[in-house]
Amino acid sequence: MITVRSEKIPNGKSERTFVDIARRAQLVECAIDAIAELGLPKASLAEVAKRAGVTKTTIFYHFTSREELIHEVFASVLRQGAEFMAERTTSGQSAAAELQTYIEANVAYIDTHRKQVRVLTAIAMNFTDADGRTRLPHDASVYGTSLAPLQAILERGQRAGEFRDFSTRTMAMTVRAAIDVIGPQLSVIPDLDLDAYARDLVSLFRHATTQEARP
Amino acid sequence: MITVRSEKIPNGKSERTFVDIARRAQLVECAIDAIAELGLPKASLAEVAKRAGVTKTTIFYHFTSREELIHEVFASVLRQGAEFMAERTTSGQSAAAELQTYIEANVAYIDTHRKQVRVLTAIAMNFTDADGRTRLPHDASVYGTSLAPLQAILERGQRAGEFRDFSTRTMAMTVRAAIDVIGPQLSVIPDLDLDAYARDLVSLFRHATTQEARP
Amino acid sequence: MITVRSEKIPNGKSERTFVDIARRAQLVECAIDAIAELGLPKASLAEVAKRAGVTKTTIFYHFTSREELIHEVFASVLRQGAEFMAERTTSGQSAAAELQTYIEANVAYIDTHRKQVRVLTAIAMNFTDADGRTRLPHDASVYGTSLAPLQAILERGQRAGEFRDFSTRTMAMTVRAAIDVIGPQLSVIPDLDLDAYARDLVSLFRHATTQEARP
Amino acid sequence: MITVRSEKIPNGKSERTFVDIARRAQLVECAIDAIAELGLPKASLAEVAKRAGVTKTTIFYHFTSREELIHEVFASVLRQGAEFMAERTTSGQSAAAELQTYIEANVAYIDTHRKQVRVLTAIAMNFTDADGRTRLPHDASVYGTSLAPLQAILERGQRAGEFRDFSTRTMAMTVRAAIDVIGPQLSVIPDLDLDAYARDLVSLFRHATTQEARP
DNA sequence: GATGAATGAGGGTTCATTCAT
DNA sequence: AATGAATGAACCCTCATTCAT
Repeated sequence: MITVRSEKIPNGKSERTFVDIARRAQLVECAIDAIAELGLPKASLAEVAKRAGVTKTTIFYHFTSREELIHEVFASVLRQGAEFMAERTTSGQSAAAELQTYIEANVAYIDTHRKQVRVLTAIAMNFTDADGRTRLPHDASVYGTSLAPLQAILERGQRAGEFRDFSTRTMAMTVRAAIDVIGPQLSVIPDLDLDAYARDLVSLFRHATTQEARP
Repeated sequence: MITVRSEKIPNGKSERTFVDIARRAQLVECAIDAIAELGLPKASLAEVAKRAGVTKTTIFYHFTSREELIHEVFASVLRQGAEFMAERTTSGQSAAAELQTYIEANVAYIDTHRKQVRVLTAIAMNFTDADGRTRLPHDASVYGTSLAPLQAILERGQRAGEFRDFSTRTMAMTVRAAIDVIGPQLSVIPDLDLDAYARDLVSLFRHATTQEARP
Repeated sequence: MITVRSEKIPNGKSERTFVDIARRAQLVECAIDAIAELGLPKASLAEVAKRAGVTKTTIFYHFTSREELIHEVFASVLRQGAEFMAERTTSGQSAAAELQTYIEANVAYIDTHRKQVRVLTAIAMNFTDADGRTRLPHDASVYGTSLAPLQAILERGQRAGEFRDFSTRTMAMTVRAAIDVIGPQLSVIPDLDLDAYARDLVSLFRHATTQEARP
Repeated sequence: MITVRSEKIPNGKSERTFVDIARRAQLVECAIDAIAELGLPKASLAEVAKRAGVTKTTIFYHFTSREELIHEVFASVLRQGAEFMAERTTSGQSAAAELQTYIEANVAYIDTHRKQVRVLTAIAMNFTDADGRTRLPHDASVYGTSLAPLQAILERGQRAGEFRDFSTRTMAMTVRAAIDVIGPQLSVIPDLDLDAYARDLVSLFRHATTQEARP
């Protein structure tokens, strides 16, 4: 639906130039700032252009439309997020340990990427139509991490006998919700201690997932 | 900043007439529909007016600005939500039972007031500025029920020895998050069984709050 | 396809006001001037608005889009043209006399309505797509007078024995072409004597239509 | 006003290279297609460039402006048209025969060069200003054949006694008009039989030009 | 109590054009 | 001989808002 570039490409090799790539990146970065600060609707092309020290038209040289720019913003943030996560995801642990890692890594991400989180939710919200269906090409679940990997951890824990019996979907949703709520809550409680919060969550979900009766 | 227009009420009478009140209510209702269906940014005054079968200017007779209308929408939905909650909140129970009631009532509200939930989040999102601080007069926490009452339940449970030791704030945030996430998740999983979800949550938080070791 | 008015009309009676009608007429008139002078593509809304001493937005209050304005321009000119013709069309004459009247009336119209003729052709041209098919709601043939009435005259003349045998369609096309060519030719020959031209045409087509051999 | 860029030709050589000439021709050809399909206003440089598999800027290497390109398009089509005509113009005939040839050749041209005809009229229309005066360097009369040669035939016929007495200018205009109208009419009547039309015209103008009374 | 008419600011987008490479 | 990158002007159109009635 969104074709990447309508002009140029006279010869077959439509590789992007260094400068082009740099500009695109810069524009995406400025768009991220604008969206984070003003919200998606007020992040006009004029605003983005101003921040980039560039004319509105220049944006159209690098992106076919505002929508393409925003899609790129979304994809870009998602990409960065995935990298961040990949780095701190360890394997070969117990499910419980893995769940702990998951929670800690995610909270850490939010702590250090508040701008990105704002952007993600802003875009996800505004690209949803009447019946709630998303018009975004990517999984709208924040940080690109849908519930699937989390649910996988939980299921493995259940199979291994580490975890008690519960709905893995509900548990996964709750874990993610407890993480994602940080963004909005930071507005209300600016001095929220995220390290403590992470510790609390780990403990909370250890109790929630494990067998209660122990000899 | 937002004056509730006392000066504009005509011919000296300081009270609003019946018609006036009715029209305001109708306009608010139409605005709710528009926002729920189209999102806040696309819910223009033209759109609201059309739905109300009224001219754009008429809105300005009843509200001083678009912003006031939206504030009223927000307050109105909050008011309704509070009523709903008040009706199904019982007292004189154990903390555990009260927590269960809280969860069930809240999920039920979301289940039966999806439109309102959409409106609330839509407004909350778009009325947040750069540093996340809300520009809304009311507590943005959905349904007007901030964390306070929930936290009160949890503390009572701890004092009564029903609940184990944990951060009541973190627990309260997680409970609310697990509830509030339903709205967004309904977009992704439209056939989500909310009764089951409520049951799962009750169980989940019973495990999370109570002592694990039992004789 | 083009709905007339999207806003207002809260109550059923969507009658236009006096002022509204007047403004619409004025705007149409200014549009006619602009198109005649600058051609359709350069007759921007800004240009029309300037001529009307009004803001661009005002045009949108009276017309839903530029396209609607132009359609109205087209229709308006056509209407005026039809009136003009109706006034000088006599009946109960011989076919030959009627043909003469037709030619004279048409040439007179062009002579006195050069602006309108320019507008008509300008719009007709630019609202034609690749395969030549018109996207206009009305018959694009100038002055709304398609070939039909002309052809009717010619057929009557043939049936009455006044005219010789010929293709009425070709003859009709030629008559109209000889008339319509005046517009373009006026550019090349500004001092073209239209009275003389009309007389010449009448003579030309008398020879072309009537039997050549006479006793 | 429009200099044919002698100064911009690089490295001193005053002649255009082969490649240069070829590209110009190609660009003109693509412009012709674009104008024929989309009309002059929508035949943007971007569009032409795309069709030529070239960048917009390349066009500016070969032409100083869009206007120059279009002038060249116009001239080119005219040139081709003149060649076509030159080939089928015979001499040493009676004026009547020559008129017949003229009509037949012109109709044949239109029949086989509809694209070109579209382009010619499209350009002629849009390059005309307020008072109708053309801003084109060449005679706007289609196919470069102004009325002059046609009028010459008619005058010769009158001098030779073949033709009756009539205004040669009016007659010439009518002949051309009847020919030129084919283009527009083809839009309305796509299955117009041009051979028949040519035959009809020949007959029509034989009657119109010759003495009516014969022994 | 409500409307009709108008507006200024700003939205995204396309255009022909330029300049350095 | 051609392109990549950028631009200013203009495009149509929508917005919330005002003022007289």
